Amino acid sequence: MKYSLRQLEIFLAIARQQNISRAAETLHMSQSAASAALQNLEQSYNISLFNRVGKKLELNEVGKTLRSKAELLVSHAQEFDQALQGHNDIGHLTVGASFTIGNHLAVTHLAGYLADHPEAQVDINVANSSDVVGQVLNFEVDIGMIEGEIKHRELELIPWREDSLVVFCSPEHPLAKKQSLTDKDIKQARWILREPESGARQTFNNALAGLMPDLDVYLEFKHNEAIKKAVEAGLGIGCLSEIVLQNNFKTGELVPLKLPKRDMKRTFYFALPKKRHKTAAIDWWVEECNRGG
Amino acid sequence: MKYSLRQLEIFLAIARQQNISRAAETLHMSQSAASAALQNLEQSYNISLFNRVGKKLELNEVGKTLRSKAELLVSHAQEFDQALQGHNDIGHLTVGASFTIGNHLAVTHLAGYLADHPEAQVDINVANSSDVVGQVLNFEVDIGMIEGEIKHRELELIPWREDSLVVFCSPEHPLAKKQSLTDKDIKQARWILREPESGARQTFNNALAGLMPDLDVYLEFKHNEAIKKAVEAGLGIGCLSEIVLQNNFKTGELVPLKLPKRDMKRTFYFALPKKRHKTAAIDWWVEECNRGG
DNA sequence: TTTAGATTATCGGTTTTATCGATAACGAAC
DNA sequence: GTTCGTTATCGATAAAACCGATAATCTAAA
Repeated sequence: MKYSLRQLEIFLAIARQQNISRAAETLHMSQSAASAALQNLEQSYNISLFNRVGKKLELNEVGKTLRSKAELLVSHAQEFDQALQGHNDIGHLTVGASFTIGNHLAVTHLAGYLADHPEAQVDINVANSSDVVGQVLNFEVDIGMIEGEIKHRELELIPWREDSLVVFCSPEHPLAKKQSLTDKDIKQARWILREPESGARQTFNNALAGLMPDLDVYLEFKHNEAIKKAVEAGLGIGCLSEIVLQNNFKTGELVPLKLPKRDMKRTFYFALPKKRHKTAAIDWWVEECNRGG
Repeated sequence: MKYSLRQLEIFLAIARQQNISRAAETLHMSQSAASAALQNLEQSYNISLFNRVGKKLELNEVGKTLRSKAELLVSHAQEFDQALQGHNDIGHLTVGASFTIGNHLAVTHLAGYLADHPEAQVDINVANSSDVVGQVLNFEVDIGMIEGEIKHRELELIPWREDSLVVFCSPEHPLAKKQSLTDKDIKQARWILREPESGARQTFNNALAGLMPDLDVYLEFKHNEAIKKAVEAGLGIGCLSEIVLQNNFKTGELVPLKLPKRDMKRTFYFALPKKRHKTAAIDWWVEECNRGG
């Protein structure tokens, strides 16, 4: 065995950052040491892991293959470290979640999770769905929670729960009195929506596929709160997950609108790297999220 | 991560040998270094792995738990080492096999295995079934091939193939002319058998359960060949697996005897440590052995 | 009880390895 | 060409792994 776990950690950090200097920072070591460690690993086995194309460090084919194996091994090694430390598994976890899920669902489940594993340290990293997938594939988070169905060779999607988008407006809005919206209403309304990359917007686009070209998309925001505020101010009508709207409907600040025959259902997924080692913590998290709540 | 793979290797060697000095030998290092490494590991995590009862080093409860995890981890690490070396898996393997299986079946399968994996280095370690189980549980062999059904909490048995024991004598023996043996014949005969610990003998005992007290067990040997020679010389009649006798029946040196209503069937098993990491090599071996042959 | 044999722990010293800071080399962008 | 950001290299230092010798400890036989 001509390598050390330390070398693998360094290799993986470099693979993640695609940059030796920054990798060294995350490991709290000097750049020269990181560089030397990587060279050492490569020389011991007479292989090269990266394409040094000028500035950029990119994993080559060999590197890609070895990286996922190394990630697996280091993950095992860390689990063993925990076993050595007595606590069989404390439950440390890093979750990547899309905006909607992260801010509304993940936080409530976090409470339940921490109740079961008081020692655990959980990071919830909120970003849009496609960034979350990136983090998952780059091993920056242990598990992702996303909205869209994103296909990727290295990604495993586990269906979690159903969700529905709801169209809504302020109580003062002219449409607020209507039982349900006609296609004409839809075309005439001013829409305030999430950005096109978001999961919610993609579901919206699919549901209104035929009408899309005629829609008046008045404003686009990256955050649900901004959309709610804008709609509340009467700037237009919005469409968001029922999850983020429930409270506002209850208090009457906002009112739901019905769109007959438009299916706005979608599925939330867990996203894991294929053949990732499943930590106990990961299992616990999935279990917690599947608990009625 | 306050441990190194090297420390784990040393820990595992010591666990296997129950003796630091001998463990150091197998690792080609000094006794003092091995001792220091173990102490280091224990001190870094403030745990003790062994009961130092005078001379004997015995794994304590913590040690036992950690050992199997460490064995798993090191096994992974070695696989990764192979991946680094380019050959995704050469197929190195250490097989523990009982006498009968090892000398007759394993060697023929070895040929097939090596044909598929020319780079592989395979050790076949022949011992009696219970010793093989010990080796498996002690991680001294990657996979065991045994005859008896041995139960153990940490052992996984995978049925492999059926086998039958056959009673036989020399062509000159008085019984050679009989179509089949009566209970009287069985009691009057001089038996030449394997030792009581052997798988063959245990099957024999079971089959003749009622008659055992009345049997005349004239000679016991640990090796099939010795029994065949003795029977050939007319010293008595024997009972061995059909596998080791086929050739002798063909040439007429020995002749089979029929025992009506006595079931001498048994099953051969693969034996693995439960939750052992299944190397590609292990899978290949099992596959090879299941091939028609 | 003493003693011989075997085993483990400890000590000082040597070699190897990891890491650092400084600096050189390199490529990209202006 | 100059500058900026990045990686490789160099000499030096601190940490560690390891060795041989020796002391301490235990077992079992005399």
